[in-house]
Amino acid sequence: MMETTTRLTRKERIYQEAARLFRDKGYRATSMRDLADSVGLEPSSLYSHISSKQELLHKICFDCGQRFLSGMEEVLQTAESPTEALEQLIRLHVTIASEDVTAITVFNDEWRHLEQPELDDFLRMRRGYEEQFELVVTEGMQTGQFRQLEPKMALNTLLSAVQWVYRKKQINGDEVERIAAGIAEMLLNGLNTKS
Amino acid sequence: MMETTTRLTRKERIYQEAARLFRDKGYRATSMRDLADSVGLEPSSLYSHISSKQELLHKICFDCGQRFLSGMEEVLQTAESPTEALEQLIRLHVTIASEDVTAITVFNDEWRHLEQPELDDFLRMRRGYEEQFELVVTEGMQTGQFRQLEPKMALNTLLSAVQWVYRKKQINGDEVERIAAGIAEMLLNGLNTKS
DNA sequence: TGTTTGCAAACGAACGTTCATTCGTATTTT
DNA sequence: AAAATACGAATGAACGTTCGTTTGCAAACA
Repeated sequence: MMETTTRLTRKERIYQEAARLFRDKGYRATSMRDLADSVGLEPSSLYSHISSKQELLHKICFDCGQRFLSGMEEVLQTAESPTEALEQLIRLHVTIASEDVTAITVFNDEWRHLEQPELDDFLRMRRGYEEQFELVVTEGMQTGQFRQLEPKMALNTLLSAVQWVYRKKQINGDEVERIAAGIAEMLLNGLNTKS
Repeated sequence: MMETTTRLTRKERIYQEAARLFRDKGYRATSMRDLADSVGLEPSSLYSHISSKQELLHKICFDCGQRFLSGMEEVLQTAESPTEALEQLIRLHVTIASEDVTAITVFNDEWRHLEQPELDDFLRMRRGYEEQFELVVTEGMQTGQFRQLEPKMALNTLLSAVQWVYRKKQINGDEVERIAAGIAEMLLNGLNTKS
């Protein structure tokens, strides 16, 4: 009966609000007092549920990173060609964005405020993802499905091109396919009419 | 003879170091004490040259925005087709990045820490740029040079795709053409081999 | 009863900025 | 030429505020 709103533990509410604030104002510009206000608690009470501000950022970033990694794994197992893999990877990015724009934006923009040693863990995770992505690109070039451009340049352009979806306020489920297909069309076949 | 190093006024040094710090650590994470250390002054001494931390961010962001706007203007005057205009706009982004990676990164990532009313000025400036960019895209679609995709989607993908060059440490002048041409090739003709 | 949850109060540290003052060097006045 | 004036640059000390976090204790819940 109209139970649309969150049925979340307090702890989950805190993480959710933290992600929203980190996204909207940035990690450094978000104070624990801001967060307390957002969940309706006094600042000190937050520490009954969490251990530090840094922990909040850490969890948000690594949970999101894990989604990318396991999504990548699935794509590599199911895709039967580089073209197909690339389409699925683009769809993966859009899907994750549609499920949680907030977390993915924090993941993208605020990771640099992670402290050591977790920062190194994060960078290692990210590098791993990008290397797997690059393998898809280079394999496509070797098999002749992809034009032989500079792999690093192509990789960077691909990864970069997809990121605008994170800035959108919301993507509902129906839109995922349309947007993913549109981006894939542009990156695979280009803006030019066939020459 | 061998005068390669900076011949800058103190004020210019401050702006330069501020941009570097804002890029590396973020605006909020950069303290005036950090900045003072970087230029070899006491924190209070900074205020003999500048009026506030916010002013530093403001100048960096708006100077950079102005470069995009005047670059756009020149492109629109000289380009003779949407394809040519798009190629030149991509080259514009790479060129600006090659001239000052630091400022452009601050422009891209730190503008949201601008305070009102300058924040609104900034957003207006940005919207203006994007609208002109969109006109190039839609004109290309109307004249049949560009495939008829969703204009907003195409615009966002184009603007997004180009942004990875800002993350590069340095781009020297020779590379500009190669990188701009590579990105343009990918966005105009796609990754796929011709079908 | 014991454990979780919440709060008021307070902590030291860091923040951006202001202030009165000093130092060195030009410029002007004698 | 010497003395008086003006000024930009730099300083240390301190301002009030905000920061993330800790502590001790009460209330609620198991």
